[in-house]
Order: sequence, then C-alpha cells, then structure tokens
Amino acid sequence: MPPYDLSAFPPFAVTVDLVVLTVRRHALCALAVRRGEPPYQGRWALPGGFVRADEDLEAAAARELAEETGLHAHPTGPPPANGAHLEQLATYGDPKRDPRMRVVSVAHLVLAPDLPAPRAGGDARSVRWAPVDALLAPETGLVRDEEQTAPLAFDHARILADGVERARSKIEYSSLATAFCPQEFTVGELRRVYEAVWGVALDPRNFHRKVTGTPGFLVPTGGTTTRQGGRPAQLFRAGGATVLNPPMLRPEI
Amino acid sequence: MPPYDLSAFPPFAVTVDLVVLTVRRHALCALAVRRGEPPYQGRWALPGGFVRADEDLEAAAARELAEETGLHAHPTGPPPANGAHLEQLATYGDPKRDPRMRVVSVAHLVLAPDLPAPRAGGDARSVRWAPVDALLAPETGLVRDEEQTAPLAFDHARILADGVERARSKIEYSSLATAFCPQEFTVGELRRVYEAVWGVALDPRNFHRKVTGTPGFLVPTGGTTTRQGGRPAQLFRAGGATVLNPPMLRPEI
DNA sequence: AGAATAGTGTCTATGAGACAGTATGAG
DNA sequence: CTCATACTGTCTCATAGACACTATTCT
Repeated sequence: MPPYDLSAFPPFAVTVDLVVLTVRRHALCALAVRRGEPPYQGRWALPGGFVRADEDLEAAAARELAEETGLHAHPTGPPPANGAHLEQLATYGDPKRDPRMRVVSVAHLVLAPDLPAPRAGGDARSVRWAPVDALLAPETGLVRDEEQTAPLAFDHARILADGVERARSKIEYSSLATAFCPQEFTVGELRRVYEAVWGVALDPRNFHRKVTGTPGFLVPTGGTTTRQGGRPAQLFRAGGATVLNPPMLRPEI
Repeated sequence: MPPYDLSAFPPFAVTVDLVVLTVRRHALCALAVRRGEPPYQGRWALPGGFVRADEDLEAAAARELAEETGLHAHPTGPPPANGAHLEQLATYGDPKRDPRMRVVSVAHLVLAPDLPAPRAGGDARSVRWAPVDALLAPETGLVRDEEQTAPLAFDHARILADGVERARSKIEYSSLATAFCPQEFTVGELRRVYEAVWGVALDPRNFHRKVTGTPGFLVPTGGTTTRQGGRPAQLFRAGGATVLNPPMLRPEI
C-alpha cells in the first residue's frame, strides 16, 4: 500500500474528551455531563466533542472547556488571570469504544481552581462536579452519593482514572498544584490541595518548610488572610518555577 | 449540533508514528526511514503508517514496528523474550502538519536493545539508526554525519524530541533503562545506557551501589562475563520492580 | 482562657556524592 | 608487569520525617 493513497485510509472521527479536575470541600472532583442521547443515555460522561476540520487538538479542547465551563485555559506558561492548566493526556482508540462508529478521542487534562461556577453554557442539571471517588466507584455503587454517577459512559472511567493518576504524579515534581488554587493562596490552602489530590494527611510544619524553601515555587504577595481561621497566614502567588527539584514526596500507602 | 450526527464530523486520517530508541556505540539512536515519495521526498522521517479500520492504536504501532524492524513489542509487563518496550507517547494533530490532508498521528515510543538488525522488511538504504543528536541538529547541519539526516520530515523532529525527553525522564523513576539492554547484562552496561541517554558521566561506584541496592531492580543470574574487559562482572536480569523509589537522580547541568 | 491555624527550631535517619582502596581478568 | 573494569567501604552533606515550641487570631 503506497503511503498517502488518498483512497486507501479508513475514515475516523476525532474527538477531544476533557478530564477537568478541581478541589472542592477537601475532595478531588471532576466535571461530568449527563448524556441526553443514546448510547448511554442518562449516564454521566466526560465533557467533549468533535474536533473541527481546521482546528488544532489543543484548540478544540480549549473551546470545549470554554463552552462547558466558561473557563479559559492557558495550555502552557504561567496563569495570567484565573485561567486553568490544560495539557494533553492520552489518546483512546479502541475500535469498539463507541458502538456506532470509529472514534479516536484525544483526552486532555484540565486543572482548575474551585471558584468558577460549574457551568456556563448548558443547563444546570446536565453538568456537575462529582468526587472522583464516586465517579470511579465499582459499578455496585458502594459510594453513598445523592445521585448515582458511576459507571461513566464509554471508556470514560478509564480516561478519568488515567487523568487522576497523571495529576497525582505531576504535583510531585511540578508546581502544578497551584493550578488548583486561586491567584493568591496560603500555604495551608496549598497543603489541603495536596491532601485532597493524594488522599493523605501531610504534616503542616514539614510541608510549610518544604514549599517555602523551594526557590521559585511560591512568591509572597505581602498580604495576609484569616479566611481559614487562626493566626493570619501569608498570601502567596505561584512563582516562576515549573519543576520542583527535589520533588514533593507522596507518602507511601 | 447534536452529538454523533454521522454526517456532522469532518473525516480524519489517523496514523501511528514510532520513536524507536536504542543505545549503540555509547550514543542514543533513533530509527529513521527515508521517504520515497513527496512531500519531503528523500528526507528522513520516523517510521509509521495508517491505523487500519478495525485495529487498536497500540496494535497498529506494534504492527508497524514489526514490519520495519522485526521487533516484537510487549506494550506492558516484563520482557518475556527479546521484546521491546512500547508505550503511547502523544498525539499530533496540527491541521497543517501534512500538506495534503488532515492527519492525526498517535506517536508511540519504543525502547529496544541494540542487537536486532536495523531492518527486516524494507531495503537497506531506506532505514537506518541515526544518533538523535544528528536527527535533531539545527537545520544548518552542525553535526558531522556521513550522511545528512536533519531536518526530519513533517513535525517529526518535535515528535522525536518529545520521545527522547520522555525516555530521559522515565529512566529516572522506572526500571525502563533495562529495556535498552539484552536479557542478561552487567551493572556497567546498564550504567552506559544511563550515560548515553542522559549524555552525562556517572560515578561507577555510586551507580553500582544504587542499582544493586534497590530491591527488585536487578536479579543476579549467577553468571559472569568479561565482554567489557577487566574483572569479570556479574550478570543480571531485570527484576519485577517497575518503579524506582527513591529514583535515580539525573545530574544537573 | 481555649481552640484553631501559622510558623520556627531541633533531632535523627536515610541517601547521594566524593573518593580511597581492593579484586580479578586481558595483554 | 600494566591497564581496565568490578566491587566494597568510608566520610560528609542535604533533606525528609517526627515533633516540641512559639505566635496570632477568633469565640
């Protein structure tokens, strides 16, 4: 078969799916949308959609993100405003992953601060933040939830699990945990992000020493806040450093 | 636009491209094929090809690898025979990356030991191992090479650079460097893999202490070899461990 | 006062880097 | 013999983890 014989390749549909993560009420949550049509009608799924004919993959992901949440993503570089971090996650192309046609989905990972309202374009009942534990619970539904969310449609549970694992490992050796925080945040708030994403408790004193001692990780803004109660805490912005060396260590077990 | 309106999505061609890396003569090398047709006729490119209509992405990558090199890949799990490590790398979908049509390429990374002959299916002049430094050299060709290899066709320089960076970082925290070694190897041979991939010199004594002291990384086979000269060295196989904790530290600078 | 959170200091165990010194082969 | 490589041991410094202690607010 000569390469690029224009009649010799099978046609594919290409979509982007989004794993949008945030930390709400001390829990790692993902954005889920309810499917209005078959297949998997009524089930929860990851947001996503078709890549347009002249659109880059990353642009398609940013467009879908804006349509679903109103969030503006900055694929690389530091957060200028209240933007979200966006990166490509992986591509899923099992021939049977969609029962109707051959669809290859390029999944993207988005890390966003909590504050933005969950939606901007759709209707309120069809999009929500759900704890990833509930979305990934075994199909018997062991997790008590006001509304059953698992199992996700298609192979989206696998995609979500891959995205969560990527986020868990990336905050070890990068400063990406700050993408879950508002523009100004305290050391304690950053620690609660780590605790929620990793699902562990960290020693506040050692954590404080570690993050404030890593050059370029945090930049003090001069302000303080008491929004967490207790003694006023310094406010910080994310510094220019993107990689942490040495990394944050995720406690074993 | 209703989702999955079968007439509402633009058609894409989906390909797999392969970044096949090995260590030869103390240098990190990648597999390159010479293009026989336009565009970029006569230029070097990464091996790859179309994904078939009912073929998984990983299966397509393994098939292309076997067609180009005769290597058999085992996507996950330990090397049973002289297989190569294969994993998905990233997906490239710039609308203009191929001048003729919309092509989305799912790049895969392959790490292989040196021994296998460079090719099995094509003709000898159209496929070769080339040092990644030469393939990624600036277009002015600062690297002296018997035959100019850079710049690669399409966006393959970017793909190769991403694959090399992935390999460089993965051998820090995983036992994947053993994928570059034959089934049985010495500590010194493993060290030369690290030195070639990272492009640095490592202290042989500290390296020996580190790798032999990490549980599950190396399993002694009982044999010895003098193929490197000097005092006979113990032979090892790769152990069951896949992640290294604590990781190998890549020297700075 | 008591509770809650922020922040500092101190000790210890672990591991990386530097490097002395010994072991065992090939020529 | 020399040379090359393999391997062991020892010292020092950096840092993670454990945890005592102080600081500053709110109720």
